Amino acid sequence: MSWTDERVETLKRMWAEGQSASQIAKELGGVTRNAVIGKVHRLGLSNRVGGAGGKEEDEETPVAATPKAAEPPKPAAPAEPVAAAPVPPRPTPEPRVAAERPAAPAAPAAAAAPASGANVTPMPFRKAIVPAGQPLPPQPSANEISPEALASVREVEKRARKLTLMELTERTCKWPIGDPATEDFWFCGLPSQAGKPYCDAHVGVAFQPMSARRDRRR
DNA sequence: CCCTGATTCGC
DNA sequence: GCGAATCAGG
Repeated sequence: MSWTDERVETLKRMWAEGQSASQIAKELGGVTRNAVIGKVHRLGLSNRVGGAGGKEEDEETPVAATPKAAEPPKPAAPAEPVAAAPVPPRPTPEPRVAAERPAAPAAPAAAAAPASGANVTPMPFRKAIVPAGQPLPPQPSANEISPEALASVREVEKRARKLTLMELTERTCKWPIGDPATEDFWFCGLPSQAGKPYCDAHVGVAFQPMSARRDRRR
């Protein structure tokens, strides 16, 4: 396999989307992740911004540093985009998907099924069907989850790989997103932590230590 | 062990 | 230019 224009385009696109080298390699086929990484470097598009996969850190590494683009008129930039309002409505930044609804015979689906215009489902559905062996559709419901965790989840769900049931593996996050009764349903799919069924962000909201409620004595 | 990207270096 | 092997890390 050689790096045709088309393949390079795919590489650039996926890399920009934050896909990992191995995911890209898998998509392209015929190459290993090493090949992808090597190409990425040769293309000079090394460090990305939207860090996903593997080392995600909640810090905006000032990696920007484009050797040009000086910024004269910029007094201060103290704006903190993270951890603020509980649920700021966000227009889906990725205009992809959403345009593939078969012939849904009058689907009122008012409550759920936002996907194309509203923010993505904030919580997994109660009826969510989870792969055998992995029950527990988490219900943080009345629980109090830290704003950080929620923010993290929303962030992650925007970047979900949107896998189908069959695409899940031992190491992909199995957190359901959307309404299983509609087409707007998929699984997070991001790398899950060893042994756990969910990715870091979802583990954060899935396994609550029964926080607020003080445990009774025993 | 699973995974991530970064680098090296023979081809 | 390419990418396997290796390195460094979570």
